[in-house]
Amino acid sequence: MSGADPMNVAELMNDTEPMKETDLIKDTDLTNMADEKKLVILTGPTAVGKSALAIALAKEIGGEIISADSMQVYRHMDIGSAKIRPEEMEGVPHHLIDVLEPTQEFNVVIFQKLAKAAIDEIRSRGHIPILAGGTGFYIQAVLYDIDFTHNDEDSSLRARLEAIARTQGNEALYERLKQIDPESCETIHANNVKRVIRAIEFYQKTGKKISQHNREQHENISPYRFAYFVLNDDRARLYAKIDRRVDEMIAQGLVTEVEKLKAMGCTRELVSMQGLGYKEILDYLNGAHSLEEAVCLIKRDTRHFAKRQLTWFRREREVIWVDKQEFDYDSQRILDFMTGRLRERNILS
RNA sequence: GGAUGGAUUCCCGAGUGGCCAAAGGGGACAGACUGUAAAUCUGCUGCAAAUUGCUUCGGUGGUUCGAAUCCACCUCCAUCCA
Repeated sequence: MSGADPMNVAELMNDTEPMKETDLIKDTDLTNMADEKKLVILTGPTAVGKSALAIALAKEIGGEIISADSMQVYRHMDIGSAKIRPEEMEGVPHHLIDVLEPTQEFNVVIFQKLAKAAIDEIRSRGHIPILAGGTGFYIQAVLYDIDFTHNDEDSSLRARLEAIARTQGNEALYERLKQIDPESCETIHANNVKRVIRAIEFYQKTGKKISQHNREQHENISPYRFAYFVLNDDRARLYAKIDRRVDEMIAQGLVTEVEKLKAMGCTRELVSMQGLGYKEILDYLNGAHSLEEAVCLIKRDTRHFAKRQLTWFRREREVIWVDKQEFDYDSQRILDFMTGRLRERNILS
């Protein structure tokens, strides 16, 4: 059932080789940063047109693309994840696409590890890495080299905590967190069970409070000389584009794609099957609702997702907004603007 | 032409005399997020200002101290009978 060479995730997880000290820049002398690693980030809400722009940019600056996308890593998930087809890549190398089977787990930690490896590889070729994709959390993890303190997955602990929330209520679980890390309770809502569990789990596993850990990590200085572009468009236009794209996905055979995944044994519990378009079609195939309803849900949820992405990017430091309407939707003008910024930052000479 | 049911804030929908700017849901908008992130969660939604004022519940007019709620007529919609 699985492919010939499914990546061994466990191996990845156990690769705990500590970060080299030289990876950290002391940020003392800006003129002394010739050695600093270059990184271009291109992100934006879903369906704005990141992929095509990333390729154009890569060709212009001699770059290679690292996908920062939580769904395009999976093989057999092409239509619903709006994955770029090989023939569309125009010879630009793409990394972190099609590297996992849908049954495999994926998360920020794995992504960070793979992305860092790809960055080094691209750099060794003398090319510029372009981190392109819509998963803001993943981008942040790489850009600020967030330390995800190693701790074993303990599904029994999670299951236990989940059971408490289920049987005794969210507040009961929340009380436990209050006991060990009251500061976290100020930012985590009691109903956000997933995050309450993670906070408790973090404390159990590391003996540290996650609130403190987060505060420390928030002060990280990026080890990269970077430019963080966020491509954006008028909201109404973006939403219309999303709706249209979902219709296209259906026309291209999204249902068949999900049927195949289902036949492969994919169920809703998998990380991969939580992707937009996949969970809804899976529900449709399981008789939860009609195809028409599924399509409406995908459209709505994708719009919601785009909004959440925008909220995320607004909060990020040092982003360069690229509003398509300000460039009259002229991709050459957008490219010129971007390369100009890259020169300003000495990423491009 | 007749009979009945209905018209509620962006949408669906509750409300049948004061406790109603009006339940609930959806959408829209805003936010959180540091190992599930295309996930998970939160806030807000008539208008303007400190606890207040103003305009809303198809339209007009009435009853009443007081109406989304009662009455009359009108308009539109649905179903049924001609």
